[in-house]
Amino acid sequence: MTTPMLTKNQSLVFDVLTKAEGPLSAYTILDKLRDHGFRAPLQVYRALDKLLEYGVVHRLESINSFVVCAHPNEDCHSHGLVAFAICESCGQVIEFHDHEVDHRLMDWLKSQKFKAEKSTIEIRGHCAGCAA
Amino acid sequence: MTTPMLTKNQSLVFDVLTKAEGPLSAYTILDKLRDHGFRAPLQVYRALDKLLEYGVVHRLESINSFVVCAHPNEDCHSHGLVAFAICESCGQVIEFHDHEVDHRLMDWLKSQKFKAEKSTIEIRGHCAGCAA
DNA sequence: ATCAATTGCGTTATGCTATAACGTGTGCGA
DNA sequence: TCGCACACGTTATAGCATAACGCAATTGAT
Repeated sequence: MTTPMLTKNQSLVFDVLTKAEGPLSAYTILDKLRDHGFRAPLQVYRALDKLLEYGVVHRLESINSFVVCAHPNEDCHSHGLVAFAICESCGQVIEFHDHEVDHRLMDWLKSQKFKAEKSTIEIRGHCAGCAA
Repeated sequence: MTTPMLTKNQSLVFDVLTKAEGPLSAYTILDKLRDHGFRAPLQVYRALDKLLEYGVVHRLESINSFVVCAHPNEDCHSHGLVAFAICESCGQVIEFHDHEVDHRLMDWLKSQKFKAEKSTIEIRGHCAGCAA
């Protein structure tokens, strides 16, 4: 999917996420955008839906938050499964991809005749800096 | 971890989940237990916390639901990462484990000096029966 | 040109998910 | 018997997400 021009709201949400150090919840984004006229959660969620669809933002299911894709120039929908390591101390997220894991999971799913559509791989723990 | 005797509430919640065809949300469990005296969400969540701790129940982050472990006689905490295939049509869940995926992810995390604590691997899509 | 369909937007209201904070009772070991 | 840990019950609240309405702008086919 090629990313179309972002609308005003989409840009605002995307900018907030880009400037953030780590993942943000929808309501945190909302608060950061009140000065720009945002009043309701739906304004955020609608923008996020599109950004997710375009593949420029990821949703972290285990912490109900959103983060910009770490591979700005590629299409995240194309490079298979995405995995995240989420630090529970500092909140930082490391995004990575592994074709082996990818294949292995896909093979298994195929053996079960399961048609995969969306995937979530999230590891929570402590990053190098925080584990000390 | 060996699973201690379950308390009354824990048993009730566990039974409901065991009899269910698929994953249930905490509030669905609550509704099913109103006849048994349950009145508040906390009664469910507290029981679930323990059942999760004992490893006899899994939490599905991507659908905010809970399901009994598919391997009643083993200790789910011991056989590494757990992955789930969740059918978005019928709601059924297939639980599986793969040491290769396991190792691969762990190696990567190790290379990043990331200390993993909890993991979530969930694939949503359509099962063999529903994909038709 | 016009009409219909689509898309984005704003607002209000609501529903679902999860936990905080308080108090009670019970069992058990020091 | 005192203190502690644990399960439990209740009320209240916090946090996450969407339904349903209406309006405006855009597009594109007739």
